Amino acid sequence: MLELGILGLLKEQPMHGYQLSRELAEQLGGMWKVSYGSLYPTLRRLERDGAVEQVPGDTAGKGRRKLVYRITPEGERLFLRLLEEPPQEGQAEDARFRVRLAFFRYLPPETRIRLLDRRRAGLRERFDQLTAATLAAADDGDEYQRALMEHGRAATEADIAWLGGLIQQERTKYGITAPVGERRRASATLRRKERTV
Amino acid sequence: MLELGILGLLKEQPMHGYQLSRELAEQLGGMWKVSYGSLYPTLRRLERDGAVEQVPGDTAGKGRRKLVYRITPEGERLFLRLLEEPPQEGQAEDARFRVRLAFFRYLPPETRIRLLDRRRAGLRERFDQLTAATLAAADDGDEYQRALMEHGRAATEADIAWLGGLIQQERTKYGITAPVGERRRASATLRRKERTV
DNA sequence: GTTCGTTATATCGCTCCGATATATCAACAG
DNA sequence: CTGTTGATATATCGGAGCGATATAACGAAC
Repeated sequence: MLELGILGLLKEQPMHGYQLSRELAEQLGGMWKVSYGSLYPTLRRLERDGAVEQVPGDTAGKGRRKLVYRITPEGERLFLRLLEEPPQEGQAEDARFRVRLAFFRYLPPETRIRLLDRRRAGLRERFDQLTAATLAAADDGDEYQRALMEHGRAATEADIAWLGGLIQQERTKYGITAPVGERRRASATLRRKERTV
Repeated sequence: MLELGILGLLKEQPMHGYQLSRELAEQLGGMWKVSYGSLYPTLRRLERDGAVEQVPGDTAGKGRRKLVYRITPEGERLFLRLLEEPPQEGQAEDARFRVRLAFFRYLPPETRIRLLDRRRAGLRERFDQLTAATLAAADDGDEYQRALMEHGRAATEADIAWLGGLIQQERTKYGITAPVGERRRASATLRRKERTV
């Protein structure tokens, strides 16, 4: 994930580590502050793999040493690969998707829609799971467990709706029609919930 | 965090590792699926530190081996310490707080309110930061960066309101009056946002 | 009876974090 | 002029958690 962020920034202009950490925090609205303990080793790794290289810069003798890196053609390929990489279940994916979104401009509209859709499908699964958990906790959970589930459920629902808006916006802008299977999908569990609660 | 979850479950009844992983996923509504690569080493660590111990159980010769653990008095103390531990900035705290909530019933109402309040203060800081980032992105960010900020901002706002509800509920239930400083707090950045947008 | 899914423990390599160390430089105070 | 502070900049350490994988015992289904 950090590789994606670094490459995405270097795609715009060469930078050094410290600058990368600030830019990353800014692009993500402060939702992710990269640790130096991740950043510098990752830069090394990317350099080792030929995805970035140091700019031979004029650092000779001058001021404070700065190791400026730039992306290589190999790095460009890696960047696109990471951007489309299949999601990997779990809460790590939430952060990953945010980083992806920050660099969505580098993808063609069809791919963007595909990724948004894939993400939405994942959230719908989580929503169903949370709905089941909410119903289960209604019986034997305590007050805070119920609050936890219901809040998670509401937040996930909001995320799904948000993605729907982004998809719609993308489609109208590029005149792409929705696939036939795409009508207002309601999960079995959701329907049950709406009926019983 | 995993330590907290394990101890919280063992507080109710002795369990073995596999059972812990299922229970944890269930109590958190599937929002957190514990990896075995974390679980078993953590159990070992807790045992080494004297926070849990194996139940000498009747596993002798019988069926499939199960290593059943129970919490010790030392573990009980650790549990309460972890439950109140100061938050540590960053997205890891989101998950931590969820785990804490799942075991909030073990805390007295005043402490619960204090922790909820502390969490809300942290989210308000993030909200201010996101508001600033939103304004900055309105100028030079692309479409998706703006969407990212605004969504993060909305989600954080919803979380803050949710916490407010929980605090209110706790106060009315136990008849605790709100401190004097506690009126509808609006941050400087929020007020600016409301005026200009 | 064998194959498959679930239960159960364990380990490996990896990513990332938080704390910390160590410099350089600018700005400002005394 | 000197000293201190704060921002810039790179680096490393130990630890937490993950995902994949190995292993094995058991139940049930075929």
